[in-house]
Amino acid sequence: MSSEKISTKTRILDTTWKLLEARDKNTRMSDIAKAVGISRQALYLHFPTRAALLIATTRHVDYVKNVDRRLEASSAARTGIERLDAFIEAWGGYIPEIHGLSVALRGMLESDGAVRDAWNDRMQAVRHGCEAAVRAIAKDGQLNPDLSEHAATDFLWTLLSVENWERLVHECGWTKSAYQERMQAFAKVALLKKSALTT
Amino acid sequence: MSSEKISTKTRILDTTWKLLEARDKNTRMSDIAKAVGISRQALYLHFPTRAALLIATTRHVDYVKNVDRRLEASSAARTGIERLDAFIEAWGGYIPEIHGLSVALRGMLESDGAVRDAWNDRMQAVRHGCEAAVRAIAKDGQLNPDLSEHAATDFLWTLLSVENWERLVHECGWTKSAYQERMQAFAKVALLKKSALTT
DNA sequence: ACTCAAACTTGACACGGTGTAAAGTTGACA
DNA sequence: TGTCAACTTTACACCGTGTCAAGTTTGAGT
Repeated sequence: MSSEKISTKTRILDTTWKLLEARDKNTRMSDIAKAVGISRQALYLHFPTRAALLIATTRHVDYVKNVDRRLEASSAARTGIERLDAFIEAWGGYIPEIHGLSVALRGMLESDGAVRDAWNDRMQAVRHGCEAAVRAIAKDGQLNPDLSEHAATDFLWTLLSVENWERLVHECGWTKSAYQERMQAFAKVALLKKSALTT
Repeated sequence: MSSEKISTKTRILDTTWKLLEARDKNTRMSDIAKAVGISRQALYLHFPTRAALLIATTRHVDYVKNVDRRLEASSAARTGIERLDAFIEAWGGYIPEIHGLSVALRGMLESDGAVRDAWNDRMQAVRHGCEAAVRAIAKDGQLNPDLSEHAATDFLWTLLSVENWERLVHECGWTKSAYQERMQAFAKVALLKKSALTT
C-alpha cells in the first residue's frame, strides 16, 4: 500500500488543521506553507485557493476522525431517548476537534460561496443526526405534542450548534461534561412530552 | 433645538445601518461613501477606521431604537415568569433590527479587538437582562434546582443569541412569532422547576 | 466685505494578503 | 540521456483599508 512517507498533500492538511486548532495567529497561506516546510507557491500547486484548502481540511478531518460513523453510532440505541443521549454525547465530543476549523470557515462564510457550501454540507450532516433522533423519539410516541418533527429538529439542531458550544464552553467556562449533561437534560425537557420526563 | 439639516455624521450612521441591514453587498467603505453621497476620504474624516464606523453605528442604533429601555421594560413585570416572557419578547423584537449589523460585526471579531470589545459590550447588556430575569425567577423560588443562577443565565443567554435567532428564523424559516412563542416555552421548561410548569 | 477655519474633494500611494505567471532546480525512473 | 513531476524563486496584479497632501467650497464672525 501507500506506506511510504506521508504525501505532501496530507502533510499540508494535517498542518493546516493543527494551525487552525492552535489558533493564536491568523493562519495565512504563508503561515501554513512555512509550517509545512514548503514554499507558498507549492501550496497553490495543491490547492487553488485558501477556501479550497480549508474545505479539503474539513473533509480530511472528517475522514481522519470518522465523523459520520461517530454520529451514526447513536443509531444502535434501542429507544429514542437513548439515541438522543448518544447523539449529543458523540457530537459534543466531536466539536472540540473541529472548533478551530469551524471558526476559520465561519470567518469566510459571507465572502466565499464555496466555503458556505462546504460548511452547510457539514451542518446538514449534523442536522440529519438530529432528525434521526427526533424521528426515533416520535416513533416511541414521546415527542412533545406542541412540536412537529420538523420544528423539533430545527430546535435540536440549533441547540447543538458549534456556536452555542463555543459560547458555553469557552465564554461561560462550562466543562465539557457539564455541557454534555446539561444539553442532554435541556434537549429532553424541550423535545419530550411531559409524561416521558418522569423517567 | 437642532432642527436644521441632519449632520453628515448622522447621515453616515443611518446609511451604514441601512446598507448593512439590506445586505446583498459587502458594504465596503467606498460603498458607504457612495450611498451617503460623499467621498471615501470624507468618511475617514469622521471615522478613522471601518471598525470605528461599525462600532459607532451600533451605538447609534442603540440610541435610536432605545435598546436599553426596551430591555429594561421587562423590569415592570410582577413575577419572574412574566419578566422572562417580557424579556424574550423585547429582545426577539429587537434582533431583526440589528441583524445585518451583527453579521458585519461578527465578521470582524477575530481580526479586530475594538470590534470584539464593542460586540462583547452589547452582548453583556443582553446577558444582564437574562441575569435579571433569572434572578427574578429565583426570588420567586421557581428556578430549576438543578441549575445555579449562573448556569441558568449562561443557558438563557446562549439560547437567545443572535446566531440562534438567525438560524431559526432565516435558515429554518420560523416566523418571528413562532420564534418568540417557542423560545418562551423552551426557556420556561429549561429554567423553571417542574412544579412551576403546570401553570 | 474680508478672513479664517471647517468640511469636503481629488488624486496618489503604501501595505497586507491572495492569487497568477514564468523560468529554474532537483531527483526518480525508463 | 531525456523527461516528467514536484518543487523553488522571483516578480507582479488585484483588492480593500488606511494615509497624505494640496486644492475647493461654504458660511460664521468681526
